[in-house]
Amino acid sequence: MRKGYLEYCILLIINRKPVYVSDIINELKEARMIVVEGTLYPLLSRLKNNGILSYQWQESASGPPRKYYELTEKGRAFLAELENGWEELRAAVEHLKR
Amino acid sequence: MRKGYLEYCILLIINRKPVYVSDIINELKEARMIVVEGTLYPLLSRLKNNGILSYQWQESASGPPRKYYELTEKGRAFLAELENGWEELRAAVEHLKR
DNA sequence: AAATAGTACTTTGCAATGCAAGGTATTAGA
DNA sequence: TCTAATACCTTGCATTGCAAAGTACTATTT
Repeated sequence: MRKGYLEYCILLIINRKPVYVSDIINELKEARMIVVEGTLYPLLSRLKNNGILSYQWQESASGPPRKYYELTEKGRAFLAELENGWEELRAAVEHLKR
Repeated sequence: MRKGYLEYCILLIINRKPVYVSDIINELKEARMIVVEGTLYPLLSRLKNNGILSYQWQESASGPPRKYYELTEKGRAFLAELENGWEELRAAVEHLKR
């Protein structure tokens, strides 16, 4: 399945509360989107380097420490843009379908 | 901005009636999607080579002849698949937004 | 009829996205 | 101390979309 707008979906998830990669994959799975690690890590790194995300290391009771990501100020603004883009695409498809 | 699902939008347009590239660009413009020739021609060629589309040359009153594209049987089946994919993505985004 | 302008189709090269596959490092538990 | 599990990271590839430049045909103007 073609994902497109994966970035948007991931930011929607992170926007709710800080999460690490496994959390993200599980939430996507609940929404019936299958995404793998090899897709997420580079994407998260890119967003972090662009100042959209920040992270904090956090201990785990059952394994190595985890990177918990959250949105920066800039990230919330960027999410709002993606929201617009999504609505525009949705409107376009609606328009073309009738 | 990344469009994703551009292929879907284009097949929606061609499904209504045979069109050539300029028609497609205009209809997309009406739906507020800006797409250029350099994107469309390779996409249409690919779809034609995959048996999704066929075309017929048609004279023009005001210039060189045009390639009018239409969906094949296989193309209509493929469009139905894309329809599913789109609905799945829409459902996923809905799910993640609440 | 020759030159010009306009329309239509095509190709090439690049950047971004997503995936598969394989690799490294830390921790818990036997 | 060794093994299994968890977590993070990297490399190489296929696909998608765009910019830019190029080719070919038609109509119009001179």
